[in-house]
Amino acid sequence: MPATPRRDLAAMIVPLGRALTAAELPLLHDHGLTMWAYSVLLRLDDRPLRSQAALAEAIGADKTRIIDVLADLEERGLISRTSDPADRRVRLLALTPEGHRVRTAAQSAIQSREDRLLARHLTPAQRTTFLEALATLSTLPPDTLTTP
Amino acid sequence: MPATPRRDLAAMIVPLGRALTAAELPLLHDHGLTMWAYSVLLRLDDRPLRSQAALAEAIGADKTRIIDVLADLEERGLISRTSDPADRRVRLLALTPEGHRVRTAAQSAIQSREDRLLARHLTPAQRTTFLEALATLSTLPPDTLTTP
DNA sequence: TAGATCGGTACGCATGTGCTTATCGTGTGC
DNA sequence: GCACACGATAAGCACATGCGTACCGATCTA
Repeated sequence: MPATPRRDLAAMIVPLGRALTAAELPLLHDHGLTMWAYSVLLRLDDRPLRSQAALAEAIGADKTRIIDVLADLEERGLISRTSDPADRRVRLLALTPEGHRVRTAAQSAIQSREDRLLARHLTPAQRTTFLEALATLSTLPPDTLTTP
Repeated sequence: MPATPRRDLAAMIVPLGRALTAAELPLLHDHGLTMWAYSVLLRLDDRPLRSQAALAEAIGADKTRIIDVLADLEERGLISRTSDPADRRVRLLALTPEGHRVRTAAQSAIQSREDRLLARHLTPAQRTTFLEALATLSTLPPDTLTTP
């Protein structure tokens, strides 16, 4: 039985992810965002969040480390951080209109570039299926990958 | 024009890569390999390499940091490191038969798990197209992504 | 009411990695 | 033949990140 002829999934995906991330960085900085700040804006766009620890967990960050990021975003008026009246220990996190505007602008720039990339190298059918499959795989519960 | 409804490519790919990597780690350790050691074995399988700096660059590692990895692999008989007779400054790097055996065993374990994952969550057609597109994108020259 | 718990914050430690410099043996060009 | 360039190696600095601890204020519970 010959060795499998294809490269490992991770060996293809991880460098691709790195390259895409590297390509994103200048676009983010154009909008005054770091990667962590952008992650925060993306996450809060879905819906406001109760508690910063939940946010950290959702974006895979360290809860003691996003504090500065949140403080900075709040200072710049991109997010609001208010104490929950029901339990004043927790902070309610939400995008401000300005935060929403910045997030949309940054994401448009990024996705435009991505769309151009895909259009240039994949057929429309490939592109559709690829995005479909990617969406499927990237939304699997974490333990699906680690325990089978 | 509404905001694009899909997630960023990088936002899907990077966490997926992380998850796949995390799932690989225990398998690698079963074969006595670290991720860096495995990267080395994979790269050397293609063809032997002249110079360690070239290897480091090929696998995206720091050239001053793979030295210990290579020394360990050599000590365990998985790779050979000989001085090039034509230029004794450079080291010729190659897999030993034992190194090839270990590499094959580790990769089989990893790809079996990957195949099971894909089979479970994608249709055969999706799977084929996905791997095709992934192979295409992951072999693009680096500047294709960073400069368009 | 007192003690336990919880979210947020700050701080220190360890680690992994990149980047720089220095050294040594080897090669090459003047 | 000699100065310089180059590959491999070692050692140090810098930074980002993860992890643990400690503290504070607010809340819950016995």
